[in-house]
Amino acid sequence: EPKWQQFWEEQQSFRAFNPGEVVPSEHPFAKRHGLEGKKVSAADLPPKYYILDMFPYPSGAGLHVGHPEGYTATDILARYKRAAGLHVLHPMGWDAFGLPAEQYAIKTGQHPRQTTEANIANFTKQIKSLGFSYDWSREVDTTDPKYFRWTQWIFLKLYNSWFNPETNQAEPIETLKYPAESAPGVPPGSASDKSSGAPTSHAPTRQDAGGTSETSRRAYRDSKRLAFVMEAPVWWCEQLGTVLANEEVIDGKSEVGGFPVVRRPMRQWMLRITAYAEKLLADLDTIDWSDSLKEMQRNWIGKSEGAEVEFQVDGSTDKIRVFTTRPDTLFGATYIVLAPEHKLLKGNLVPFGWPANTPEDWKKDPIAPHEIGSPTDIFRNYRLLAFAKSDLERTELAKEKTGVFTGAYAINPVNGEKIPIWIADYVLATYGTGAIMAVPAHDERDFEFAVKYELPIVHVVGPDAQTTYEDWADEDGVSINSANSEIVLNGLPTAEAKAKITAWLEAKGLGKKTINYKLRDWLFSRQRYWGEPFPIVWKKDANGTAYHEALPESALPLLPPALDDYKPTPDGQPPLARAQDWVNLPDGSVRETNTMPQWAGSCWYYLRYLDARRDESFCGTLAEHYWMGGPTEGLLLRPEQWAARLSELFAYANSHPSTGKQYITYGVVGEAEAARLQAATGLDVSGYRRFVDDQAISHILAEHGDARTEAARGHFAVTLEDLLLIPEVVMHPDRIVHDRKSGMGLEAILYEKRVNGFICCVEEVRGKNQMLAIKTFFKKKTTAAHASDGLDHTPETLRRSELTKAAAAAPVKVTPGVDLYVGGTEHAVLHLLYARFWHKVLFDLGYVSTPEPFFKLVNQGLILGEDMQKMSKSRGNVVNPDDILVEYGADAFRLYEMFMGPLEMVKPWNTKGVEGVYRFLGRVWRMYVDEASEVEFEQASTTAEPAQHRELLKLIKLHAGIKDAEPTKEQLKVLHTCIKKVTEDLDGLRFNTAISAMMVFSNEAMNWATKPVSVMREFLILLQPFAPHFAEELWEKLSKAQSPKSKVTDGGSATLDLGPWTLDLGYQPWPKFDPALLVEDTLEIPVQVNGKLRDVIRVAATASAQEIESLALKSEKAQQFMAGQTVKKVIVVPKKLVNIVVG
RNA sequence: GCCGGUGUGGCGAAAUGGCAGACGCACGGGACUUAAAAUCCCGGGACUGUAAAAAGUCGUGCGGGUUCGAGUCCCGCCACCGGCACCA
Repeated sequence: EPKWQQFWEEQQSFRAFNPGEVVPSEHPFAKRHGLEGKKVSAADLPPKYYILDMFPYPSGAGLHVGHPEGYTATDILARYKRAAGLHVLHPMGWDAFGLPAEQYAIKTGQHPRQTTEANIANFTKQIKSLGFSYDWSREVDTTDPKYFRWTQWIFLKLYNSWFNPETNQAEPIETLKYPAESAPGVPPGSASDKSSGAPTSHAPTRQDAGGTSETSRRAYRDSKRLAFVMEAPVWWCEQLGTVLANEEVIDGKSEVGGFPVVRRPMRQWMLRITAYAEKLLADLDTIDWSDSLKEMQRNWIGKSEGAEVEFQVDGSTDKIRVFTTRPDTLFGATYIVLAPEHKLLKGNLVPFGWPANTPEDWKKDPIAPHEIGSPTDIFRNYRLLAFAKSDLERTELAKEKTGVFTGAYAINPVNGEKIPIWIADYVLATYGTGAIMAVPAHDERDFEFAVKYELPIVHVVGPDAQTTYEDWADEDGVSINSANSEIVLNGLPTAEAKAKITAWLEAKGLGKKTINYKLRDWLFSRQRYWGEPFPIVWKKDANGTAYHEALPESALPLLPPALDDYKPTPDGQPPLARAQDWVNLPDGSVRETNTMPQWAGSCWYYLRYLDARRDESFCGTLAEHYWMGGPTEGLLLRPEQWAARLSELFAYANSHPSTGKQYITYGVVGEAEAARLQAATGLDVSGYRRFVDDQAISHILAEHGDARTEAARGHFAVTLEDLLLIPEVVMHPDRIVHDRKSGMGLEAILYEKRVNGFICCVEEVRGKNQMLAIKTFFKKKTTAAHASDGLDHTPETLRRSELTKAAAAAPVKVTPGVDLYVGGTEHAVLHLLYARFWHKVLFDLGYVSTPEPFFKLVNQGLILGEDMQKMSKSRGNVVNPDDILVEYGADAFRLYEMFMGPLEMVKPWNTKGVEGVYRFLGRVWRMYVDEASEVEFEQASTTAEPAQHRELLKLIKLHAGIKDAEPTKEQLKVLHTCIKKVTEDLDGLRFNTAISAMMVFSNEAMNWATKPVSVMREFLILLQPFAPHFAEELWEKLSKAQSPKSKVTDGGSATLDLGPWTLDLGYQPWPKFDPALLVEDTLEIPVQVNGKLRDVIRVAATASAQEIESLALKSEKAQQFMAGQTVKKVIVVPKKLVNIVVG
């Protein structure tokens, strides 16, 4: 194994090449694809295959058997795809920021970098000993300043962007429009703005109008950034000395270490992931992930649709807004519940006598926990107790709901009834509006509360209006008891009742349709040392108000300061605050001392791999387009060249042979929508033809297209001329959808530009490299996967048959994003959600060309201990990969990890099982090598130094049975059965059954007296992805012994092709199976009587159904069971089975 | 409680609606060996039956259903694993 590992490393066998690189002449990839010494463009390179492992945290404990499971799976596929002719990117790196190294530093004073480097060295050694075909030239380390420089750079992009709801995407902060009352001030980043960074020398006065304006503009701007500062209750972990994200808190304890956490208000950096909630949810439909994983993300995002309803507080001007998913039950709302933290409770809402009678100390009421005051004030005490509770106590442990009446009442807007306002800690301040309308008849929680406090329960939903409805939360019912003088819901099914009442509320100004998400903004700062420092400084304006400012990109990387002591400071400040020289800048500004969480580096590492050594940018555009599957010509479509592209498209359209008009359009739009379109875009649609549908509704009809199908898609017809009138169109598109098929399966590229809430689309339909059709239309929203129908709209000169031909010749479809990502399920909602979020921001800002990073994702199952328990030190059942390697070698280890069972399953480790695959390798070995020569080797190697073993391997000779002979039909059948099974199983990630197919082959081939070279050669190509060292060694022996130079072919029965032998095994073309070789002459056909197996007959493969039937009916065994009964029916399944039905 | 997944020999597991248990582990028997290890060959779902066979019956978590035929599809349950959990 070391021999081949060294060989691969020296040859750089598994290097992948970026567009623009020169492929060395001697490299096997160059030889395989004819690229010797060539400076390659993206078009020269074969299609890409990007296969990615979740990079590990290099812990001090070293590799465990779970790591190699995923790595082996990806490596097998990487080697398979390489052999299949794809250009494989298979990288590895280190997610090396993190708490353990820092904790160790606190204990010992050793710099975390030292610990990290030592651990990385150990991990590297371990991983390399497994023979994975990684391209190590692209190794990344998140703690390397050359890496985290770009992590900080991406943070600056987030900081300098806002989410524009109009365009539904992130945009540079410069496009932000300020509210009218904010007078135009000094633009940010201008010369005068910089001078404000030195307030001591040139302090503006309070009366300075520009300064005041800029202050408010800054406040507004800062409130819109994707990275922003918020003072909010956060999870504080005393033991870890840091705050934690929601995702890092499990059951009221820290995910790391299991320490208790408490809620505490602090000033923190947040990332506005909530702006992307809808996209993160909707785009799950465009990617190939397991249902369970998608479901976990959906649950985490937690979308729910409902309505906000406003309740007037009785005798007050205050209003309480509640969120409900069941507005149809509004007539059944009998009380209101506010969360203890609700903002109305901060001063003017007091029990027993609203709104007067406000105690002075209550006005100053802080949210923060403090000493519990006088026990006479039940209301106040309840709130204080709630604040003091951890969420664990407030949720899981609190089986029984508690609450107190405020003394105040609200008016139910549908029936004018006075309903009591309570506070209770079962209502969360952080969701919806922090207030609910309680409908105890139809909500289990409200019911429980109402029973306890004897609040009224009114039924408003039932199976029908007569039946008393006992079940609380059924949505299949119809409304009852729900009517006032203006609106009647009675008799309506829930869905209709919801729609009706919502419309009524909206019309009355009492409420509106609302969507809520459980997803919260991402708490992004940590009080740690071993993380990326924020490229942010704090300054003070003339009024002494602190504000933050980004460092320029040229200041990156911002390195953390050197420290002697890594503990947080005693006053709860991050450890960076100790470095006074670092923190305090000469101009009086102060550095941000928080660091980024570990997730930051892992949010984009898959992009850095694409161009890992680049210093000019986080990733080169060419590399990004090639490896992430953006359009090959995508570079042309960057802003400056989009206009040229458009004119090319228009020129094509202008020469349209059938219409002679300046457009090819299709689609239909209703009059109302047309008016909206016209208003939104300024298009004149009055000249469009009209179309009246069978419901007498008028539509505008374009030249082509089927009215119903286009309307269903929400397409709007528009001419190219019109398109040109819209200035945004001439700018570059903000979305290029490459992964599309036209109706004939042709490649289609869709350019989308969001314009005033509509999406303007230009679509090219391409066959091979030729444009076949161009379409333009508007859509209302981004539907990720809708089919385009090219046929009806293509020039008449292109006949269906030509399209079909072109489709067959169309280039291989390139997967958008990472082709396959394998890793543990523990990252289902953390890393995978964060990375998607960052990727989408980068996509919106034009830095990446796909909307999703990971196209296909597979979770490997956990490997349990032999005792079916999770492996842990305390159980003493941890299997150390190093031990297995010493005993059985990397190849057997790899094989066993894959042979255990399906990749995604949880499975127990069984060291005995390793022996099984080890024996399999032994049988294959003895199939290829001469036993006597191996004895010779063994004897020689017992006396030799281990370093000499490599040389001694040459003593081992090829097995005498391996001859350059013509394979028999039977041998070819065995081989091709194996090729078929292994190929299909690899495509389906069924590694276990692929291995069993190879075992079947070896069990057969072992007994062959003559083993034809051609057969044995192909088998090694199949084996190579699984057991690469072993296969290489045998391949070397086979090629040396059998190469034309050393071998005289006997009788010229088989000629060896010199070419393939000169290639490395890893680049040998993957064998293709020949179905003709698998055809049997005769078949065994089971004969069933009434579905039970009674006999097996042998028939010619060509036998007709009638022949098989008559043979089956003659079967003696079958006849025994048919005796005395009549044959009712005979079912003949060709080549499979006969079933005789009697009775 | 909600969502997702999984239930098949002693064990890990295979089976486009068509011979259930491929492949492997463990086990038993045999060959080779002075012996062991290694290797090679043979045998293993349960039950009834037989000297041994033959032969039969029952078998994919449980109960129904569809079908000529169900591990596979449908309905209703149960158990285990994972995730979420007072999200209105």
